[in-house]
Amino acid sequence: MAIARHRAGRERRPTLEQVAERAGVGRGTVSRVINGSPRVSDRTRVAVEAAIADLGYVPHRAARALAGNRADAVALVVPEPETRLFAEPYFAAIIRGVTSELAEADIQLLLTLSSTASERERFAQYAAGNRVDGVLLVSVHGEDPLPELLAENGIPAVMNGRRSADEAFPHVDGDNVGGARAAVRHLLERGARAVATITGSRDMYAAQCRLDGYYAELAASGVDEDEGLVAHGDFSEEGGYRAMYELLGRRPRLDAVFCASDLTAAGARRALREAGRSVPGDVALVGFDDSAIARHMDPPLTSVRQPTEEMGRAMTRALLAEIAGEPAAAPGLILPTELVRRASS
Amino acid sequence: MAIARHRAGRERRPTLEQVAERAGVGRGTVSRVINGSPRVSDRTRVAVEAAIADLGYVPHRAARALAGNRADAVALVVPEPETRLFAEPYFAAIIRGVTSELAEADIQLLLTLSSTASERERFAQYAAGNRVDGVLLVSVHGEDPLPELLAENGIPAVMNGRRSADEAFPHVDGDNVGGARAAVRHLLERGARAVATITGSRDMYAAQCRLDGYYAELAASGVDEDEGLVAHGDFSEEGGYRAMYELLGRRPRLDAVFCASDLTAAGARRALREAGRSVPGDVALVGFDDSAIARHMDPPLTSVRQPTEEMGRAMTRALLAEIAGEPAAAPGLILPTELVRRASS
DNA sequence: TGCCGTGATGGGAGCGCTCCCACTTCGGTG
DNA sequence: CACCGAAGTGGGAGCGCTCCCATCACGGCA
Repeated sequence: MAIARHRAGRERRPTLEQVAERAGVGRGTVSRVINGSPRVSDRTRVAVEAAIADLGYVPHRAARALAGNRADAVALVVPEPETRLFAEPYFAAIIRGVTSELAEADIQLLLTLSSTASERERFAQYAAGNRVDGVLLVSVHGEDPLPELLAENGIPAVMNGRRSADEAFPHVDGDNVGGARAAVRHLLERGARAVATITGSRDMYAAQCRLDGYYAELAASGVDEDEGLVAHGDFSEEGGYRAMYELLGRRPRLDAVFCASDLTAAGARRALREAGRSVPGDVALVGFDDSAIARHMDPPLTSVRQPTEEMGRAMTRALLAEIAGEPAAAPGLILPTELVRRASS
Repeated sequence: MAIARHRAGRERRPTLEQVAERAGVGRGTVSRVINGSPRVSDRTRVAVEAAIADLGYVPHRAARALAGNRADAVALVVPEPETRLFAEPYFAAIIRGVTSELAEADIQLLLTLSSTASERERFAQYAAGNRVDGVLLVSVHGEDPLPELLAENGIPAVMNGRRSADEAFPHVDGDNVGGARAAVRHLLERGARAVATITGSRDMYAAQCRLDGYYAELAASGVDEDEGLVAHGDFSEEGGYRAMYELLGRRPRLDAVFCASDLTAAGARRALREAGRSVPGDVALVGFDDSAIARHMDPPLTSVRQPTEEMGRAMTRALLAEIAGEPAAAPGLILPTELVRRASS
């Protein structure tokens, strides 16, 4: 199971017992000081803290975990096929939010990539084996059994995004509908007459929300729906490319496109260039996610940004609260999005 | 220090003792089976494995760590200012390599972002506190005290990249010189007469190597050096943009540019467009890193790719070997790079 | 003056594992 | 047929903490 290993000759760290001896107190008292118990006199506390500093004492995490029946660690689970996630500023920001919030609570972050369903099941086992106090899930797809597996095992967990409108699992999500509405409103305000959209994968709720937002804003602005202006993509560049041609064929006079992702927009942009349409002259383009691609497209792409770092923080706070046994106020939290205007629109 | 927490009413997992009882053997024997000791008879082994499966037993990590004086975990340290790293496929691939190699050894990966110097010092303390068996370092800058801090504390560590030609700290790096040479050779073979280069940050060894490779290939091809064809950037887009104008001013007739990073190339490309030079018609362009930007530039950028996933694996293997106390063969390992040809050259 | 509550403290009893020593078998040897 | 070593096994002794109960000192109160 584990590999055989010899210990490197690392010097032994001081133990709580040694701190106690040095401070002239008992083990219990030192433990109380370390854990911030109020049942310690100020004089004693000061003495103990001095001893800790003198010895350079650092609590032994494993011993703590074993005695306290906790792990002081949470896992971040990334579906393997989604390692492209790493290539997203979105994800980087989530991690930044998560780590900063965890650092305050002195809790470690475990990174886990799980590809197959069986691997995810194995992970649930792991999690149950007291290895982690809670789990953060990103990029969960509709059929993923992991959330329910974790719930069954009573393991606190929070996920990023939702699988449906009535997601019961604790989650933190960006306001996809609001972001899409802002994007479409922006295009209309710029004077667009025929705003098309290229959707994301239909089995993903975020894609549905972005499409809903598109329809909602058109309705609010009194623009008639035209199914010919809606083409289906899959969040990929290739999908965006194909969908753009489809749209161009059906509605040659379209003058704006709201894309469900930046990658989709990149594909659409390529198709537009091939078709001899300029951006934003002939067709205005807006993406979603505000990824690295958006800034480096030609012209730079207007895109919808989610408050990702804050989402990471919020997820973590929610998870820590759940771990602490605090009753969840609401199953989920939706944070507002922001339109980042660039030259493409 | 840590936050107060109440346990969620999670059911207790079976212990090694219970497995032993069920299999009708002693604790020691079960432990031997779990750890793959050869000193167990086949019959016993089978019985124990059956009991483990029946009970759904999973070893308790903290108990193991405490008793075995190890952590079964390694940390990946990312300098905070470098969270842009996450936005690189480079980094994603490193992580993939690291996790796959660690999974085999059943070792966990801790992700740590450390920004300030004091935080890094604190991390060294942490690491020393038996929290991790080893450390993986990415994106280490020249003045970073962490490697030496870890070495002093006897903590096994491996870093990605080098700080100088005679890096003594264990490391795994890509062949920057070779990659640069391949890029320049490619440009020359395409018929370029005046190959310019935009360098990376001068304080980074990788930038130096790429420049060295540029010179080396020119020399090998019998082309005279021309300092006017070398402009200094800093790996950023803005730097590439400025450097490109500088080059254009000095050597208007240049017909190819080797850029020290894709981002640099993106900046150069923007400058070229403004200056009315076509790519690759007037000027051929090559980048380095093969990041997402490269694929999405217009035209797509030829770039040098490093075997990043393999680098992650290699780092991990080296670290595990060091942890196991195996004497390191060489301080470092350099892996070959590959030129990915696209339309920009 | 005696009694009791309260705040502060010490330390025993584990947490679930690994390490290692002692013990039992058993087949081969002299 | 006694003897010996190797192979296989059981279980005691921790690892460094937390939890919690017992103890103690000290006032205030009757």
